[in-house]
Amino acid sequence: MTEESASLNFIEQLVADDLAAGFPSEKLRFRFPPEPNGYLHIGHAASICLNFGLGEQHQAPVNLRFDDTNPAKEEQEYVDAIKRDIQWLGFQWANELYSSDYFQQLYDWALQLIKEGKAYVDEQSAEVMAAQKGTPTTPGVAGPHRDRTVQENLDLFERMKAGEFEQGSYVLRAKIDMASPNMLMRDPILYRIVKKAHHRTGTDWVIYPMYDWTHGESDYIEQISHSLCTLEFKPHRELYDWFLDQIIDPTLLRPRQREFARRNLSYTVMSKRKLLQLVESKTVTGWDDPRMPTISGLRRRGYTPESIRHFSDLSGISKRDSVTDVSLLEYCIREDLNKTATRVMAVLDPVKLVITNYPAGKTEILEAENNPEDPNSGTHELPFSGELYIEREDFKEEGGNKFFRLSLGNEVRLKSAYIIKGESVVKDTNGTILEIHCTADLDSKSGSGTEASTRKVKGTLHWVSIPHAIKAEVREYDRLFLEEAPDSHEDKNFMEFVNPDSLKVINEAYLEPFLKEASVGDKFQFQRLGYFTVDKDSTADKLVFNKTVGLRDSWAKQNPAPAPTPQASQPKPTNQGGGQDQGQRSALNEIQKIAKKYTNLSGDKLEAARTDIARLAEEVSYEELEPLFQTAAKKVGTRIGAMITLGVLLNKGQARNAEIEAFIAAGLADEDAQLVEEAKVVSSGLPK
RNA sequence: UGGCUGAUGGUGUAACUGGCAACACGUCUGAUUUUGGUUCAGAAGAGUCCAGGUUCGAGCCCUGGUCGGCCAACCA
Repeated sequence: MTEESASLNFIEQLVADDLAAGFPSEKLRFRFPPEPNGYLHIGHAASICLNFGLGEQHQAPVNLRFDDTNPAKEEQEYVDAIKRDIQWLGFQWANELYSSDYFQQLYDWALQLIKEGKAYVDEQSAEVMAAQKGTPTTPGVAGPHRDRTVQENLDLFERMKAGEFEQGSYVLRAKIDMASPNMLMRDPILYRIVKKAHHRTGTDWVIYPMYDWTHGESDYIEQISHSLCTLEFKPHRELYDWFLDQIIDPTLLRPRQREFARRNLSYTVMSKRKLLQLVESKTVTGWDDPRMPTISGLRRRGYTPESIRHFSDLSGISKRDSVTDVSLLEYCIREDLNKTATRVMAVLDPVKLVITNYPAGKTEILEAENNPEDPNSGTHELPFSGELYIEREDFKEEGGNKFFRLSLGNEVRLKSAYIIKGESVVKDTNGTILEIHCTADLDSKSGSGTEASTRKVKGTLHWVSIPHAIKAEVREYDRLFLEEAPDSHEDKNFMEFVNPDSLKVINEAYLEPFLKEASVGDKFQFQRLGYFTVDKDSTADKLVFNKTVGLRDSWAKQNPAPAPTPQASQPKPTNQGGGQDQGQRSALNEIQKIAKKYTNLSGDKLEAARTDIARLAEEVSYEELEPLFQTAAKKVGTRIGAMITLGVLLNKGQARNAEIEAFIAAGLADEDAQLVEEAKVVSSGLPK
């Protein structure tokens, strides 16, 4: 994406600043460092687009480095999936690297640390060490092995490496500062013993380096100029720098870590641990289930790389926690597919339509536009007959004048075909409609050029010719969670919010025969319904389609479905995940907020504001209010709010005192008419 | 009783060294339309968490608060 964005995000700005300060652009180098313990998700896309985007902007190399220091969790399958996803997004890495490539170097540096008295072997239990570490508010204390001799440390570490000790029995720790306010500096672990084969180094090693010891040094080895990571690593920066200080050659480039906020999406979860739980609990069918926010899931759902990159672009990069609304993602895929997807017709919930004046047994081939947005997209053949399926919800016996579809006595256009008029219905004993009978204006054929063919009718319906239709399975998806931020509730597990109806399977949908040759990944717009893509579960004799996203539907908005899905959520009760909402703001705080703009209001809004303040004032105590009496004279709104609140308190029996009298007096003497009025009300002691 | 960090319409981001708070999504009108899609025209919605200060002028600077996030894995 080479959008010459008017303003750079703060990371891009930082790189630009470095360049401006004299950093040589040929030394710019970035990296994307996933741990191969799960699939990439839409949150990772932010980091991928950031790093690779920076690489593209500055013609700088971007390495793909697998952070594979924990054989207990990492697997080759994930390595393969990650590479596939990055390439699919359209990025090319300069080098495919692995932290495990650096195990020997890391080991050598560890030896150096030991010799310099900066690392020691500890064999206490994890619990004991944790206890010695203290808490964020209390300093830690030294363990009994902290001052072992270099010789002893060397010997023990050597034996750890040789496999003499059991898994978990010994660790190597850096000797930094057990009293540091930063917990990470309290003698962090460098190496632990893990007796499990590594996906690349096999059984060569039984000691594995920890993240902190590995990451910065790997950046240094690769001469990464800007090491970008998410906010939760901010406290690690001090350690990152400490480790670098121990081994750095000042003639080489020193990597710098910078942090940005991770991206959350509404109505889903975004941590590999939680996604793994969805997979393992069989809540979804796998990492690439179309309901998953993984890159693989989105791809299978029908998203395009362009749409995801555009989404990343629009979402931006910042330093605050946020939850991006899925509607932005949906906008991005609609925008892309609108321009590129071939238009076809499919009926998902069929009802039979018979055209009584169309010759029995006759068939004709019509011409259907492939994409009205693209004049060069051409047309395809579309068979028509006297017996069709239309969507059940496209017919009502009595439509009313806001119903632009088929009803008795009314005309609609059959897309790319004829104008028809509803005549009668055939029902079963339960009243269910079995057939709709109608007549066609046989002169109105689409594109025929006749006067009748250009007549305007109020609606257009999609349809499929029964004798020509092919059957297919269609899978419709809804959001996976019912809550906007499912993992932000302290008292509830995110699994409690799983949407039980996130998948709806239509076993027999009817499609126009043009679709017969569609292959996996092909994308179509089923006219008036949405965008659909061919799923990999399709077989030679049965197509399976995934619904990517529906078309925008202003009709549905006016007609709330009988069982509404949690679509466009109106009220937002809580929003802890975003860190946006200020939680339960105090009543006084609320008053201040309203009062601040009080003088800008008039009419109904002014009345409403006054009422709100008076209502909120019921919950305010005098002790809370008094400080507001000091409000600067020019902040009239706040003083009016305080005055109204004071009036409520006085009516509730608050005794007058010197401060109150002074505040009222000041109000009466003010030049703002509204304030004077409120002050008069209060001073008279009568409620307004 | 700690350290780090953040706060701008419903949502996500902008606002170069202080200078009329902008863009996108979403929402609502209207027009066009053989998709209740697209496109086009327009509207509503924040005075920038609160208070004090500096300044001719503060979302940006200073002080003090409030509220949120992260930090005590032999995970990354």
